[in-house]
Amino acid sequence: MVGIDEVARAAGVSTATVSRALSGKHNVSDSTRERVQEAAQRLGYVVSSSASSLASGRTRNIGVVIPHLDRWFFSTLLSGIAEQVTRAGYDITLYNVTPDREHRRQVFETFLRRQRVDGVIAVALELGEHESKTLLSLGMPVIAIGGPNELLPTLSIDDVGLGRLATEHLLAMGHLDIGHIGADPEFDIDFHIPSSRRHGFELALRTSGVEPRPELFEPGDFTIEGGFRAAKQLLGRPGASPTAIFAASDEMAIGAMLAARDLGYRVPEDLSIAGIDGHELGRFFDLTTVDQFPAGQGARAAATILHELEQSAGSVPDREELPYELVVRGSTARIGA
Amino acid sequence: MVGIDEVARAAGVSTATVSRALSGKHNVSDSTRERVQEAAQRLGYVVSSSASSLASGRTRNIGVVIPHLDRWFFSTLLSGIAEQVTRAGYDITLYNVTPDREHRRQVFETFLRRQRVDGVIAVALELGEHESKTLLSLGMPVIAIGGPNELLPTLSIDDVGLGRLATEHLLAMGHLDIGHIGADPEFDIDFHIPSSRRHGFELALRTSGVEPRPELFEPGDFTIEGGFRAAKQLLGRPGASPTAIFAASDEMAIGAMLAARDLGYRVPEDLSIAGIDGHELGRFFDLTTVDQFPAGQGARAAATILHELEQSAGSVPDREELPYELVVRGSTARIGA
DNA sequence: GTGAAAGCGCTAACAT
DNA sequence: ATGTTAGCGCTTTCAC
Repeated sequence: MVGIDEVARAAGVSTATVSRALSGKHNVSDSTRERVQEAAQRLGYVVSSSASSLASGRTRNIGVVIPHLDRWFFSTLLSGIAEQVTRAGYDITLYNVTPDREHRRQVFETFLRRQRVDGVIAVALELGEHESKTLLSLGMPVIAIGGPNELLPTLSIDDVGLGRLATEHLLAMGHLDIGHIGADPEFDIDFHIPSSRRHGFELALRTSGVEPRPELFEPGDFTIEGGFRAAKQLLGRPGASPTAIFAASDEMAIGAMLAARDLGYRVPEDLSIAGIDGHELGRFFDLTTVDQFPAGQGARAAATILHELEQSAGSVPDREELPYELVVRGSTARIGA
Repeated sequence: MVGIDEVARAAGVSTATVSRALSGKHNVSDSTRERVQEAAQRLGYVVSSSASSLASGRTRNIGVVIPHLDRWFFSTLLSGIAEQVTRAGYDITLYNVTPDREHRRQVFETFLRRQRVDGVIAVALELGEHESKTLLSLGMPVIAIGGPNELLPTLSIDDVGLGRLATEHLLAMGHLDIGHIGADPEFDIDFHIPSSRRHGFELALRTSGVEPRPELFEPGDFTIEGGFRAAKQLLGRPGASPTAIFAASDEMAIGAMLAARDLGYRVPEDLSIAGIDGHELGRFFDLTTVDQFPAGQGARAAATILHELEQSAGSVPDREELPYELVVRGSTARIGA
């Protein structure tokens, strides 16, 4: 492994100058810089990140704490983060927290504190007070995407608003008997997003003078299969007979579309269906949805963290709201259309 | 940030002993180790990874080079890697290579050479000779998952065999007019897996004395939507009339099922459909597939790398074959059934 | 603009 | 079993 002194020797300068030249500092003459770069290039020199980090205190590495890697929403979001971060020449270190409490504790208490990263993005994690404080005490920029968090700078999405918007769309189409496929209460212990969406749903209904009916709710697990099962329950239940279904995720909405078709419902003639997310399959299934731009969420979080990192000055990031947008496609229509 | 000497002072030992005690070396008495651990715990001490790496030459970090994060196959595989690696107390650093050649070059020439990782897993990358040699010259364990590679230790899957197995299943069901949805030749420039599958398909056909017909092939882009479009083409083409379709991925196979249904075909009565991958949706769509256990591929690669890392001795990993398995479900049946 | 030299916070020989 | 000490390969004052 060729080191900095070899480059220094080759370029006829000191190691200090090599360091400055290569890291783009300004106190280097153009000619020297060129000579150094040429030498480094020729020798195949690349700085050792551990040595550089130890000396400088900066790692050029962002930690991403994420609960799932194999779900569309999360991997899309991660993809958005990766693109930004990479573009800035930073690496990403992944901390995949699982339901295993002990492992999760380790991530917060040990892994993140090893000084391996300059900043942390915590994705869609319901962070307890203790965990939030641990993150804060890291002494580095931290940003949480998702659920509201009193303690941390947050990029949050208005899940109540998301649920309300989808529901208002259905109401505007004349639907009054609207079914909802949402979170299993059990699922919700550690993850409040779904119940916020349900809350938005009920809010919209009540605002229109419609009382939510318990028999029009069915829990699902946020997969296509779960949506399929939930929709069959909902549609099959005597006395329920919704004219529209709002599912708390696009994957469940797609499952619901397939279930409806299976049962002989035409979508949207007999049944309107709307989801939430902006899933890539939504276009294919012609699904009306409220897009929350997951890749954009990741990109934005990354940009924010990177900005703080470059600012050396402790900027004030705080709470920002993420955008969302109703995308009306063919799965919803006026009642009786 | 509390350092090792603070812990040493608190525990009344030298820093060397703290280092040994905390990293589980054997030359420490139980009582000392306990005292050290207690002190570290109490002071909230966590070793600095850069300092530790610089001194020891080990980072406890695995680099994963991967072309997509937001495709099911890749994120599932990554998930498999993450689980193993995390369990062993290693971190993962992600290198998401994009089609951008310049960026890709950077990953190989710079990022991976920064000594940030102890080993590298390269996922489903068609690595050129130069890139392969760069990886080799890193002086650390490297393993490639996917396409065969002459130069690198590889966990490879027999894509020809995969294609043949799926096709043989259809042949065994009595089908002779089998359509194939495979890779766009353009897609294939940098990624030979799909054409290997096609090769297996044609091999199986010829072995059974059936000559492949060009009009029974249609390219697809490995998405549900792409499979849908391809199947419509295939099924609509005058004179083609396949009784079965083999798609080179489950996502395309699912698209094909939806297309078939759309066109009024009953699956499997009028048309059998088989895919490849073992996609999670396969169960839901009752799709016959050749499962290649992507999460298992990741786990196995990770285990191999970790094993080499612990072995200090330069073991001989080399070429290993990954398992695959035909999973017969409801989307295929005997012809005329 | 450039160089000398003092660390950054650990680990690993080598002693004891 | 434990302590002493010399680095690991850089970055960053501080001089010039």
